[in-house]
Amino acid sequence: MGVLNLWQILGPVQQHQELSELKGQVLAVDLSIWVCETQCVKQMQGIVSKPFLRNLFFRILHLLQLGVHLVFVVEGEAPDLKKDIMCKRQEARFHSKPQGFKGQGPRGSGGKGSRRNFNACLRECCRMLDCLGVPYLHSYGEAEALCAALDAAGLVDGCLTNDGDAFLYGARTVYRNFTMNTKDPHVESYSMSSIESRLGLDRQKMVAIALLLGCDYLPKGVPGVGVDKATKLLTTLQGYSILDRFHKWRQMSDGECVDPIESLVRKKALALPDFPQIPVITEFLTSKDKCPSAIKSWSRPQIAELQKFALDKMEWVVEYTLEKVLPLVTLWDMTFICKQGHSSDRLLQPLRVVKSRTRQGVHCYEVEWNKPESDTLSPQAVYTTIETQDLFSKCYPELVQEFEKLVAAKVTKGKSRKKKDVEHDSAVVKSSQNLDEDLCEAVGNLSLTTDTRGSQPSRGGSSSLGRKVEKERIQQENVKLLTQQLRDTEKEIRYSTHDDVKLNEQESHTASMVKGTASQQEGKLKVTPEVTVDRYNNSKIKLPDFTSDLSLHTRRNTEEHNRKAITVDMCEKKVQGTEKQNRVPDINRRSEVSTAVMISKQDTGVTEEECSDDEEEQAYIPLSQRVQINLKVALKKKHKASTKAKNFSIRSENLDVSGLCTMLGSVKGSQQLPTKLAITSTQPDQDTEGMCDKVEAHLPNPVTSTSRGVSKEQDKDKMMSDKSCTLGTAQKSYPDKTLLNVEGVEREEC
DNA sequence: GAGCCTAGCGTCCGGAATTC
DNA sequence: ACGATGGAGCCGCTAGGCTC
DNA sequence: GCATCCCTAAGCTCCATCGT
DNA sequence: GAATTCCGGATTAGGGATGC
Repeated sequence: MGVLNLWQILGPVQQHQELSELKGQVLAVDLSIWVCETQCVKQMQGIVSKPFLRNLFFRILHLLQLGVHLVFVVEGEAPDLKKDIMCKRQEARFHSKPQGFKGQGPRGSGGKGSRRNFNACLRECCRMLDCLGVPYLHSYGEAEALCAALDAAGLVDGCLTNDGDAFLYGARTVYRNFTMNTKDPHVESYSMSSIESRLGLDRQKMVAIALLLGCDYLPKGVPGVGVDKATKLLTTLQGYSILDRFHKWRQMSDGECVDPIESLVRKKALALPDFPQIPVITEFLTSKDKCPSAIKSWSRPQIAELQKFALDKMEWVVEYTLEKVLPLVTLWDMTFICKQGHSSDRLLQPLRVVKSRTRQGVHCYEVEWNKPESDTLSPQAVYTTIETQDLFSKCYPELVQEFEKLVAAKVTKGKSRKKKDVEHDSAVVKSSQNLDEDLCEAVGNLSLTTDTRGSQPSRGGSSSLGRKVEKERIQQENVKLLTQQLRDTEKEIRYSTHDDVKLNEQESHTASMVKGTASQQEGKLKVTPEVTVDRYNNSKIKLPDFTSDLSLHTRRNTEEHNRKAITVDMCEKKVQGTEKQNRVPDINRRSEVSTAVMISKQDTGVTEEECSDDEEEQAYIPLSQRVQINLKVALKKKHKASTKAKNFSIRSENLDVSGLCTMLGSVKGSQQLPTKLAITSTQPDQDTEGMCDKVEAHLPNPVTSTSRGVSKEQDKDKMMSDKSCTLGTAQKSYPDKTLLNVEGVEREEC
């Protein structure tokens, strides 16, 4: 229970702290609190034989894996002052326990019977701690008193207890309401320094609060004095030694009170014959525990012992126990290697890295370990665990190297096959190399460009402000430059299209339209590195008959690569806890790596040449995500008189220049010019208005395109002008209007 | 309270809400 | 023989219901 | 056979199959 | 006020059903 309403008073200084933030800290844990907490869970009562052991095990497992060092404190004999309240508490603790519960004492007996059972629970916990190698101490009296003493002595960084008494016993930091809830694993933390600075309360004042409001030793406190009166009194008596003042109250006259509130509380307090209760004050301010000179460190978990214990007490099969404890053992072993700088025979020996994995954004390895000969219980031939790459690489660099080599060999194998093709292809010539260079340049540009959506600059300290501003300036200039280049390119393509290609009326109807030229979003930076091959006659890329007079414009949006790097970056920062303002980016939101391809008609005398792959390795940008570019080509088919749209899908693994050429090559059989050519990508068009105008100028029908970022009202207006919505959307909103096809093909009236 | 098991999702974008 | 394609299996994460 | 409408999915990787 | 997260809506392609 602790001090009545103390947590309410301390509420303003409460801090919500994720468990991961406790990494590296040494915490003194009040074991009794955890045991009591679990015993009260109704769902387990009568079903689970030793719920406290189960939860204790998982809590320890979790905290140790987070890198939190633990020392448990087991309570000893309760102070005489507390006997009464303890009887009541024990009664409440075991009151609702149904029959059949193994740890149940004589119901309603209170006192010794329940206490004995509780102590038995604590002893079982200690056995488990022994198996896990986690240190523990026995306190003389209250566990929180020893926790506080350890904290005060600087042997631990905080006390993990729900009991506010810890502060009265001298604790500097208290963590309470520990939860491993998957959605929000956290503790609430309170530090004495913020209590002193923000609330003006010190240890003595908190003892005073205990006397006034009530605590374990004085359940009722001073009748008629609540939180309000108590805090007002403390404010009034700011500057006085509050406990001394309480002592003086009996000798003082009412007129000596500094304030009516003091007078009121004094009257009520003096109604109690023993106020201020000296034994209570002494209990809080005088430590009976003797602190050790140092805290024992975590020892290596004993697998076999734990397996036996878990089987005996919790009925866990040995395989299950092993599976649970193994990560702890490997963690201990690797920590040992890091500390000592060498391995040892008694540690587990890793066999190999199976694969790399990602767990909660942390890069890991799946590792196979040699099963020690001593393990005669587990049926499996090897142990398998998931280890963080960071730690494992430090301890076993040679195995990591071996693994990386294997991975690299796999990649090379794939590449070499590609390279072989290139060598085989005698038509690899200059323009392809030009393209390679362009691609390389584009890749190089990535470091200077950014997508603010995925990587909004952090609010770093003032030292990074200048760099940040400068970086933004460069980014903005990049945007301007690249946008201008893009526009110029677009202009060039468009003009060449209409100048050089003779189309009949039908063909004009279905002339090329290109979507997906987004490059800038108002108010936000969005830079897309681009590679252009704008003169086919300089290129050696093979295009099929109908595309023989096309120029090729390729842009790659590799923001995904940037974003991944940023995500890792941010995660690291978060772990370090240096950038509290920086939240981890939404790692679930995966951006699409997209490639926009623009093809326009251009007058060239093209000879047929084989399309080539990129010789330079860098020119081949493997894209890890599937992207579909749909090349819709309506062409007069060889065997069919009618026109038909044909979709070509390119998957990311093939998404290089070669792949594109092959794709185009797949319609090589066609002898006819296409009547319609439209290439779309998933890249949204942010500047559709201008494009629509340009295309529309050459088409009899208005062209629709997609526009984002407009309000519904604006959208309606746009719909009315058939310019900025998709057909489907517009149809839904205006079923009675005549609408035109998105791609310039006339549609029936709806 | 915490873990286990199973099933299901996996596009992007913009604006509102939240947090700092 | 090689590349494109489709599909099965897997991965990482989340949520909900159930179990320990 | 083709156009239209409506509904749904939207991850990656490896491998077998098929077509060229 | 800026950064970040969340959620609803939009987009696109593709497949199936339906009708002409």
